[in-house]
Amino acid sequence: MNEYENTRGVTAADGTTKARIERAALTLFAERGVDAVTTREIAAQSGISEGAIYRHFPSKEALAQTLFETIHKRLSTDIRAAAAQHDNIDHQAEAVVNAYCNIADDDWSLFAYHLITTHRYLPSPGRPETSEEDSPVAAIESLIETAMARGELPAGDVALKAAMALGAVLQPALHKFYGRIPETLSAHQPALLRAVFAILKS
Amino acid sequence: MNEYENTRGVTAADGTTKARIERAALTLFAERGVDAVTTREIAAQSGISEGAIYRHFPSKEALAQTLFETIHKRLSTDIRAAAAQHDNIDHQAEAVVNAYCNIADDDWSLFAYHLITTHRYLPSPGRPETSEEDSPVAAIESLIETAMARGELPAGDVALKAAMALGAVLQPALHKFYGRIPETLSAHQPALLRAVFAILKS
DNA sequence: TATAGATATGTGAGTGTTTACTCACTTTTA
DNA sequence: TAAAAGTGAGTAAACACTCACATATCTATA
Repeated sequence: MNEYENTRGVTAADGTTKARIERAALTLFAERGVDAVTTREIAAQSGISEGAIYRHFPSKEALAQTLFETIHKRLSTDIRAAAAQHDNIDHQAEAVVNAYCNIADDDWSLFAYHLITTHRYLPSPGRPETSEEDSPVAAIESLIETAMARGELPAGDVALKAAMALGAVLQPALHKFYGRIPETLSAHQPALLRAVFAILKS
Repeated sequence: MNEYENTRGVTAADGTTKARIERAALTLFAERGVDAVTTREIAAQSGISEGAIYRHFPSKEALAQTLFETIHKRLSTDIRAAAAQHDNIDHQAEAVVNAYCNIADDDWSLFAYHLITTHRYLPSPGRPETSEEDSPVAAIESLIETAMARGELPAGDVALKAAMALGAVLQPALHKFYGRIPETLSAHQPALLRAVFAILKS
């Protein structure tokens, strides 16, 4: 569809029918939202029949949920991995911002889907799949908290500071989705990083 | 539903059937999303019959769209009005952050609905209703642009800076929606304002 | 290695349910 | 007394999901 699309699978390996279903669903969901996309369209886009979807997923909703959990966990994992390579908040913040930019650039559909559907799948208490520990926000909060403990950041409301810093990155991404910002996210990495630093230290 | 709810109408005046339909729809849409809410539920919640909805709105979709345009314009108007009372970016930023906090606290459903449905109704090219001029983002961008021209802010990408500043406010609001932040938005006004200043000057 | 069954995967017309919207009728307001 | 507002059972269309059948891919045994 656009220059950011790649052909990799999402939960499954490359080339398999399951992977093609996931990729087709992801692309369509990211463009138009889960509810506006029919199972027929997903089948058509992935070049398989409608029934085949149900050999791999119990329902359209389960497919949408699986996709969300995949990107949610990937973001969380990438953030933790990026941060783990450094021991001070400045380098950690840089690594995390880079991780977000990289995922967004590498697979825009995946990232856009996360951006657009978080409010649908995140506030679901009692579902163990998407646990607090796997959440990108929890990862960021934990970085900020320990940085405060080390005295690298002024004391303050950790949850709020995490939200503000995250917003400074995700809102530009959303504006890219709306067509207000044309370039890749990475193109703005320096400005994003400056903003995140400024928030953390404010 | 919660302590932030008020009983005012949205586009119509208080008490009328139209206003009650709008308020019921808004509350339900904000909680569960437009697609998950049925016209039967809207009717039940507003205490009128299903058919009555169609005396006031041509379709459920038009109702949802009207609600979006209402809050979108209200935000835009409030922002412009707040900023117009000041002539430097510091006071303007403070007034705008206050405007956001006030709307969120005064009518959380309205604000949450905007937060949750922007990606559905904003990227619709060719619809004259929601013009660029009525957009909150355009208002903020114009403030930043003139502040840069006055030399109050360092030169930079206006659209990006607007997005980052907006994100520092809206992401905390989203996290409030997710239940991660319990207090009102206003309770965090000082921290939000500090973050916005820091971003603008970064 | 060839053959036979077994299992997994794919097909697409068909089905049942959900739900936005209509309409003939009643009640209220101007 | 005409128009506007309200009612709720009924309708038609959309769509997620099923199922009987087809085909491809394993697994085992002689």
